[in-house]
Amino acid sequence: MAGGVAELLTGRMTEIIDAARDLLEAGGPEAVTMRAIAERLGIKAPSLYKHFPDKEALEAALVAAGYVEQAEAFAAAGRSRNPLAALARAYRRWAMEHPHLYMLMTNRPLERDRLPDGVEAAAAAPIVKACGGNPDRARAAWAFAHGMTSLELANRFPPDADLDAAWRSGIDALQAPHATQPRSTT
Amino acid sequence: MAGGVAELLTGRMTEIIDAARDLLEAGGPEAVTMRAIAERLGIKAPSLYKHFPDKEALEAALVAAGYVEQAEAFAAAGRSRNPLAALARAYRRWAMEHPHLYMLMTNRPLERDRLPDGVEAAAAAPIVKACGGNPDRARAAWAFAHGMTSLELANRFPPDADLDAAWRSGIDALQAPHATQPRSTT
DNA sequence: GTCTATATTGTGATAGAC
DNA sequence: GTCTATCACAATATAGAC
Repeated sequence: MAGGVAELLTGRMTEIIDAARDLLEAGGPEAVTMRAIAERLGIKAPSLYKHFPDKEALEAALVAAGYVEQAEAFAAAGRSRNPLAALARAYRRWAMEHPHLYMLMTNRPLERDRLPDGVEAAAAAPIVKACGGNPDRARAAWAFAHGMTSLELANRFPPDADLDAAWRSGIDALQAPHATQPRSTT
Repeated sequence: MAGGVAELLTGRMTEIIDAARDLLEAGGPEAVTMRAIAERLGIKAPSLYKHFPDKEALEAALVAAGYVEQAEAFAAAGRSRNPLAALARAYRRWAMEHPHLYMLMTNRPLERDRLPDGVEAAAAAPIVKACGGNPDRARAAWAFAHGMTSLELANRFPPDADLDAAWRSGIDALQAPHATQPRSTT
């Protein structure tokens, strides 16, 4: 997809996306129906098709908006004094504030064609930088953050687990100085 | 849920679960309909309700079977010479062999009531042991493995990413000797 | 334990008037 | 850009015969 995202959306389109987003966070993915979106805007479902060709396009715009927003939050955290810890906090916080959108963004295959150019790289850049430019370590750190977040949202940790301590443990390990090409015994 | 799982299932029930599982892996969650399950067994959909009260119960049994199987794979890996690396391999492999079931097991809130007793603990035990008994580090390692797996299954890594290297990087960091947590003086 | 027949509900989407 | 009216379809689930 070429260009940014804001200049491609009419005001009505952003209203529709916002309505879909409210429904998503309030009632999960199955609450996001064309009827419900329309009702929330005080119109009828068929009118939505004047703004989006189909539901898939609407969902893609929803996910894209999430990525843009997330990238902004990460960029701010990346300018902190302890970038990796700040990024971890920002990552977790953003997901907890938009749990269903986070799940929608991460749990299904990413359709890169429908994402504005550069957004994916913009979200990743602060993490790579915080990992000293090592892309493998950056992916490991990203996976750790996503794993913690995803398992927390899915209620997979036991009720008495100290998640703050688990986050600290992982961050401590991942930001420890590491050799250039460590080989693990396979 | 009390007791194991096998002794609670009639032969016909396991046939139904197997059919559901085949459909799941072949076509994703939306391919698992009562009609499709029945058709695969050569019967009609309403007959399924003689074996399971509703679709939710059938899905719960499907997920439970996955956990039992996963726990067995992890137990075997935990007996290896390098348990953490072996567990990582076993974790990734199991998920890649049953991607949709893995997603079904991890991406929705876990209903512990419908899971056989001890299965969750059985799957976790080898990881805790491989982390020297530190539960925070074990949760971090689990989150890392789940994050890598989930992001890979969702096609979220760039096409040129070296995932083996990312796995190594994370495992190396997480199994490095770590100081006692700042808060615990024991 | 399986069948036929059907109820009920909900979905995305289109046609065409205004 | 919105409406009314409607299509086409698929889903879970139940009733009752055999």
